[in-house]
Amino acid sequence: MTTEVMSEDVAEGPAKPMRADARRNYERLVDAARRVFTEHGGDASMEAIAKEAGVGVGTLYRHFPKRIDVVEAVYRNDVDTLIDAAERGTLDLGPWDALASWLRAYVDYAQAKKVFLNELHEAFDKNPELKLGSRERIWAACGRLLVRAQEAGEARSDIDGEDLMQLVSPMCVHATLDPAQSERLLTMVLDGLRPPH
Amino acid sequence: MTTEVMSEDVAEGPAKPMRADARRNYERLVDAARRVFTEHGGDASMEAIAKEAGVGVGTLYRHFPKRIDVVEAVYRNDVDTLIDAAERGTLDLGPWDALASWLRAYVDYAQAKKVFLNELHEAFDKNPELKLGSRERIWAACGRLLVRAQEAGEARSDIDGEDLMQLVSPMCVHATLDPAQSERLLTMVLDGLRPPH
Amino acid sequence: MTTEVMSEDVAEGPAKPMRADARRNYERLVDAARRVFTEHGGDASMEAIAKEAGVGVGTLYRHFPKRIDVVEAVYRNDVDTLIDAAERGTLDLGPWDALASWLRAYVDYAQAKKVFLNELHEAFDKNPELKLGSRERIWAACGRLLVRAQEAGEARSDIDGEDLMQLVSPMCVHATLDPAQSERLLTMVLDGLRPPH
Amino acid sequence: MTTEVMSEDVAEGPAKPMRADARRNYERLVDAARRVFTEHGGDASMEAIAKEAGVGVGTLYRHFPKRIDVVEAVYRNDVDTLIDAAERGTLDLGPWDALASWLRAYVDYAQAKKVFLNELHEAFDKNPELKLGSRERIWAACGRLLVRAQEAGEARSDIDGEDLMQLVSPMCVHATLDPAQSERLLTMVLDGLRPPH
DNA sequence: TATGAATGAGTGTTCATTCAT
DNA sequence: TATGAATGAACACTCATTCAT
Repeated sequence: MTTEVMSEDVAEGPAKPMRADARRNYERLVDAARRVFTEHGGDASMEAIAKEAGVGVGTLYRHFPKRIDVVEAVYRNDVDTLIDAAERGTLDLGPWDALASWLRAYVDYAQAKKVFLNELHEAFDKNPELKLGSRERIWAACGRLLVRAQEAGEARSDIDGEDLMQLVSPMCVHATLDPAQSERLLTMVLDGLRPPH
Repeated sequence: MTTEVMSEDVAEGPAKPMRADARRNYERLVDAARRVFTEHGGDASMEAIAKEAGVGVGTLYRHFPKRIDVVEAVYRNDVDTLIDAAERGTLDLGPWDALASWLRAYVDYAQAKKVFLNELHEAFDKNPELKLGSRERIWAACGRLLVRAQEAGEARSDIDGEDLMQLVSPMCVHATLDPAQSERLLTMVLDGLRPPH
Repeated sequence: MTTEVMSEDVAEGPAKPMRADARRNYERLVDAARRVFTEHGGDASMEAIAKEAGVGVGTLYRHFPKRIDVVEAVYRNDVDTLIDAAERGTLDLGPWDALASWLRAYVDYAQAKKVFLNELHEAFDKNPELKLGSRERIWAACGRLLVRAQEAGEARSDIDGEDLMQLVSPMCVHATLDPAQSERLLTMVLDGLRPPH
Repeated sequence: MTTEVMSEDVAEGPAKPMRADARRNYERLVDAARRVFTEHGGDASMEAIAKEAGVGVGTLYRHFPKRIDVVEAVYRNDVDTLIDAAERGTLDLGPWDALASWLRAYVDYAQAKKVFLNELHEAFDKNPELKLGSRERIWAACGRLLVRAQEAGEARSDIDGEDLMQLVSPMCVHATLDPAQSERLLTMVLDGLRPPH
């Protein structure tokens, strides 16, 4: 499990484990923010987010001193979820299905990012590690799934996780991508990924 | 020439062809807006745009009653310029060079769009024709250049304009694209576009 | 007449003379701000000032981009008024009366300053000229009135304007000064200022 | 010893003399508040004060239900310290030195008041006794020291404690007083206080 | 009892839009 | 007609105060 509330505390230490109500609100806020961003765009107001979470703005600000911190938290949480999905897939599914279903999850993740791209760039500028680290984690997760499929003889071997991501990622960022189309494209990619013959 | 100031008047008719000074102001405003968007992002203020154009806000509002209209005008103007470039290329360059140079222009156009993607989506929502019509015009322009190159035997024939655009367009939207990288990718695409042998 | 709306434009030049309505509002705002500061203290809100002036906050901000600029404008205006009073007194009153009445005006001015002392210090920090320049102008005005009285043989000669200000000014800043008391003290000072015999 | 924690309980009675740890916290809070006011101005936040004292805001509010109560406590404590200094001086120093050193302490006290003058006025408004009572206590302390010096023949006799305070106090409130200058002025006052011849 | 999380009214400030000049 | 002054809703953010833990 990678999902770790306040995962930005890289060097964890004792760090007094958030009070129960605070943690509940933290999660509630991240979820609310994602919903509001999705619904009203990445420039939604702090008030709107707090209201969606059913708390006062003050609470929102206690957890996220600056607006950009909310964006970062939503993004981190999305990435965590994606990585978790890869690990859960490894446990529950066969090598090929795990890879295929994770790629679908990735497409959703990438689509979700688009609604607050502007804000995300700001967050990246402020904290370059966020971008680099996340990309690396995602590529690694993809790599693990791919290698597993390759070792099972279910995926062609002349490609690695980074190549695959370089192919799928830009495809997702395409502004005018509807779900049906992305599914068609993904299917094509998956077909191409089968070992020859 | 496709450039048509105030081209949103779909049903053209006589439509009084705008006084010379008014037209000059209109163009000045669109150019200023593009500059300001590029420099300060898609959420630049109306004041900033008016100041850049050297006029009062009032004048800006005479031409564009709502902020979103400025965004739309800049976008339309970008598209017009792109279409014009295709037509000019047909006159001045050989079939292959015209295609290649237009694709480079397309990359620039696509990059420029990114700074006001949010605003553009709004404009698309408000006026779906804008999106569809522009896409169609661009695909058509691409198609004409491609067919011409194919008929001259300078491009492979198993691809059409829409395919080519579907390939190049997502590539451009990719967030982390620097000019050198986009040039490398474009070169690769152009190589792949040559007829086999 | 020293009172000059927007007197901070030291190098005047043509500088396009404020539109009539704008100038009216400028003066209205400075007066309103003084009233509100007097009534509610130096930390009164911008909304309160705008409302007192009968305009929207936006208007207040057009004239004074930062809160501190309001404080500065009120102060500059107070100083201007004080200097004007000195000049008017010279025209209308005998040497001694002019001096005495101006000192009374000074006491009022100093008392008025006290309600926004904190804010004024901020303004001084930001713009040291404000403090130095104002002090100099006041001392000079005092000096002119004193010299005139001395030349008329109505004031003792072993004191100059700066001395007099150094005496009266701290007296005024005293936190717990009520009008009656300040009048008693000022009378004492004036008595001491008469030429011996 | 005049220092009386929670001295606002004018009618003392039994009044349960506060548990040792509570009293320790109380003092800690007052000291912290003074430090924070000095450092960050009289409008420092309650959070800042609590943090400086190393306690939670809750604790701060247990002792001081309203923000203004903190201001009042700091002020009362300052006055108490000043009165104590007078009494300690009487025990440890000769009549003249006790007076001189206490006046220096008074200057420090007065300077300290300036950082939260606004807040203090509020406290005075809410509780006029605070102002009057404190002034009286200070004048009395000054009077006792002065009388002792006069009886020892070390100070002129045509002046009383109130006169002396009326002279020194305004001098201190003067906004632009640096320590060196205040020392010069105080020296002058002390010289003038020596008996003639 | 001490803590610090939650609250929400209030602040300074911005900016799309309207309207007097 | 062009100008830029006026408007006020909206925003990010703060902080005194209350209340669950």
